[in-house]
Amino acid sequence: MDTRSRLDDDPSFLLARANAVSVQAGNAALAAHGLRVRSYAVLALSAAADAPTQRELADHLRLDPSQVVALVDDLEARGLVTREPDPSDRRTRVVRITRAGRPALEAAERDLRAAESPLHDRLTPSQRAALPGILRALAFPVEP
Amino acid sequence: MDTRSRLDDDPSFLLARANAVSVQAGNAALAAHGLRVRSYAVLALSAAADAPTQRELADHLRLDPSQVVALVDDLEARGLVTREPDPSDRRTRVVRITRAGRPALEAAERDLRAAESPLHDRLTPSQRAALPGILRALAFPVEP
DNA sequence: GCATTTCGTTGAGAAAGTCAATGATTGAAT
DNA sequence: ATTCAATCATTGACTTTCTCAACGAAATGC
Repeated sequence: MDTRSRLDDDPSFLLARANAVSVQAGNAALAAHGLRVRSYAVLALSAAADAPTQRELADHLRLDPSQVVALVDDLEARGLVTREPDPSDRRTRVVRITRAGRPALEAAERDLRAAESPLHDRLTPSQRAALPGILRALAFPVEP
Repeated sequence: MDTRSRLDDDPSFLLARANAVSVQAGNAALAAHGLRVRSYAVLALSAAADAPTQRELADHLRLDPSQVVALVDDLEARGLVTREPDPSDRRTRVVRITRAGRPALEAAERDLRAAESPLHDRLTPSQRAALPGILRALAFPVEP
């Protein structure tokens, strides 16, 4: 019969396990900054030139809007982001990184990259080059 | 500044989002079989020629042993797998798929593949060929 | 104007992840 | 041989994450 499990050839299973490895390493690296991969992602997106609304954060991170509320609550309470009213649409709240949030983001980013690189070092250069394109196709199935 | 977020170039974020897409599609496809991606993975591994112990399931799926207990409890209650004693080590319990479990696994596998294929169809042939090797390197950082 | 939709928020519950402790059993070290 | 430490499955508690329904405020469509 099959001595090796078919599951080991299933991209979805491999994807899930690779993500579990990545998330665990990421959370460990971010713990020193009081962040997790989720809150880090929100903080990173809020640093964009055109700051996102909570709805845009939810869509981009594939989170429920109620999850974004909790994440922004936490970051706002720590002074890392602000909720700004949008003059053009008073329903929405724009989440923007604060002056204090920037250095926190950069420090977290450094530690995060340091934790990720040993994982990616196991890839060949061509694999490393192909990875982002592949993942983008899988992560955004219907054109963001 | 950067009009496009740096997060969109972060393989870890893309991995997380791609996994979220995959898990959601997988769970939707498996719902008709009363399974989720987790329980499906346990069922699939228990179909191997040499049935795994619960510890081996936990290691392979990167789950806490207590999670495996609950998953096997459920599958066993539904008659899809059995817990067999291992004569060579009476501490361990070997999880083996049952005669009733096999057709259930195969039916679930068909629906799961059908749900995954449209996602993978977005990849070029060379990307599709490269994906398993890349994910294996990321999913098993220290040689399974 | 009026109905419908969207946004953020609250709240509740299911699913998943994490950790400590325990009894039974094994393997190792004398 | 007998103790000692380690392993396995299990239970239980706790946190985090996911999912869904409802609601007030505001925008959009007609």
